Amino acid sequence: MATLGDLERAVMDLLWEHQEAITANSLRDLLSQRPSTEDSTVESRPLAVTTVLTVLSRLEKKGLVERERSSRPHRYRAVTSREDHTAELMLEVLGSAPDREAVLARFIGTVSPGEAETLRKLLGH
Amino acid sequence: MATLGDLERAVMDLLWEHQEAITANSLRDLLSQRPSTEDSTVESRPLAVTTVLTVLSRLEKKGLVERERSSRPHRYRAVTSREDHTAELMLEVLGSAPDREAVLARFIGTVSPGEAETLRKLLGH
DNA sequence: ATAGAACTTCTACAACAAGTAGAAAAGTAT
DNA sequence: ATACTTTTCTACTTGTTGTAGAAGTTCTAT
Repeated sequence: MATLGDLERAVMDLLWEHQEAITANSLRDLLSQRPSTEDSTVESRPLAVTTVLTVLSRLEKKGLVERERSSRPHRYRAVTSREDHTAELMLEVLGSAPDREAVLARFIGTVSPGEAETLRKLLGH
Repeated sequence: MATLGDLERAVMDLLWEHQEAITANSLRDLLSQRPSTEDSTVESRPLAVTTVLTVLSRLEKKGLVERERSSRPHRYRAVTSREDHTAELMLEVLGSAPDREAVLARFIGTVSPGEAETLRKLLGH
């Protein structure tokens, strides 16, 4: 399902950081501060607003973003939190295969001790 | 990184089912039995072997497949097990964000009771 | 050793996703 | 009404994937 491109991802990251819905113009400004590829040598021209709007439309079509059409410069917000979205993606990757448990075993083996501790608590011993 | 197309995925699934390395021809045969979209009405022409070879080359480039160039019809095998691959993908999705624990919390909330039990055991006492 | 078969590599094209943005249309404010 | 802002439409470019023919290479059987 939802595999995001670099710009789409950058936009989602900004939306996730913002509790309130924000406009395409604000997003463009925020994006121009946040250099895409951490390449300090080049100061690239900021994106056109239409570019941001196109991306937002696509994200809306994908169900990741919704917009307030009521407020005049439309305002956009993420539909789900980053955590929920990531967790959903992980589930999607995990899938409904018969080897789910084996996958989980491998997965668990890689989390940090601190996280393992957290998980243990969450699972309620 | 590795987002696979439908055919690439189908090929990987077959390779994962096979312990031994197999040829492109065998794969083509297996693929023609396994209908891609479960659409029983249409009996589509089997793929050309070159198609399978192209896909295998791409999977090789992605590091998911390796081939025995020694045996004459080259034989292909998956580099990692499906479980390992899936677990890696999950980790990739989880990423190195600061909200990893929050994501894990959401994630854990969705696994089945049986799986939760398994996880509990895996995490130790 | 050689012709034909089998196999691999090269090249190519169509379809689609994603980055990018101008042109045109629609809404707003004075 | 008119100038300005915002949104939608349309479009081009690049990269990925499905698809496979053409060309090149390597066997194999005689």
